[in-house]
Amino acid sequence: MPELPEVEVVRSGLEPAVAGAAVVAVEVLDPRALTRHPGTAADFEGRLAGRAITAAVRRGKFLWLPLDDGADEAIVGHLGMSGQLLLRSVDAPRERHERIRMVVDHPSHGELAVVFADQRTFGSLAVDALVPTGDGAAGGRGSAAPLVASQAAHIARDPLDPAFRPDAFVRALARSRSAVKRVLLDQTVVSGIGNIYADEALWAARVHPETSASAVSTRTANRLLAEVRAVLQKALAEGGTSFDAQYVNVNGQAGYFAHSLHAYGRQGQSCDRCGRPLVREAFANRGSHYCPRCQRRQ
DNA sequence: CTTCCCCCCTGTAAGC
DNA sequence: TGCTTACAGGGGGGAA
Repeated sequence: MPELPEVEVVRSGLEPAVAGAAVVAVEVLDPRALTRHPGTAADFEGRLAGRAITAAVRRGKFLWLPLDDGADEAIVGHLGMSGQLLLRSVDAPRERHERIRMVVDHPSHGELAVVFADQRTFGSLAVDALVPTGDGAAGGRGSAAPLVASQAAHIARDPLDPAFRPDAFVRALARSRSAVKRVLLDQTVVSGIGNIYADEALWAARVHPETSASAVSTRTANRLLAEVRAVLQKALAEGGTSFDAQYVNVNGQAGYFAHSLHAYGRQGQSCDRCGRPLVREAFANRGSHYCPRCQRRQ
């Protein structure tokens, strides 16, 4: 469920607490939270002890915390479906689905616990190498360094990244033989979009999710991209979308964007534009929510 | 190469 | 009432 706006809320909340802080203790409570870490839990703990964090960086739905000792390494994280990164006092009780706890010492804030909790365990943390970006631009939001966590290097930049290439997005649509919604969800074409914001952007742009990507005109593709940016920015300003207790910011608080949804989860309710009932259709092991009147299949 | 399906997992809710 | 089943979905691996 966390998509770009939710992960950015987490990144910006983490940044002031961890940038400049040193890792003083790491506790892995569930090794399933390290599925993307190449070593053991003990290896993860050992690699982090005593190291300083310099920033909190995000590209798409990936987050990483660069480590400051010239080794070009970072703690890389993905929240998956239900991952949370929470800031707690060091004596705070365990979270319900706590998987990893890192205690950091910040020069002005003192000691804080960074807790990774994850109900469905699709998320994970890892110690990862930082590699140069292909285009020389900053790796993501939160750092000017032209470095990206290797586990996030294969995904495209996200639509809020100043180095994002709209022309490449438009070309990828034209080349694809898939449905337009599939391309929106393809993180190697454009990152940060999940099922919620794909449906919202398609509704706003009046594009049917099953429209063949190659049938989308350049003009429509640019309108769709503009709607993607608009919905991501609005959701970010409202603190993200929360349907259940799974998405929260670093203080455990829910966002408000669920009140602003026009399509996602609104099957059976009337379209905010034309009044006709919205529908939900099976789509790639998920669901698509759209207005059959406003979003005609091309 | 591109595209597609299925699996990983847990809590909630619907169905019998 | 209580059990079983379906569903939600990000990403990756492997099959077609």
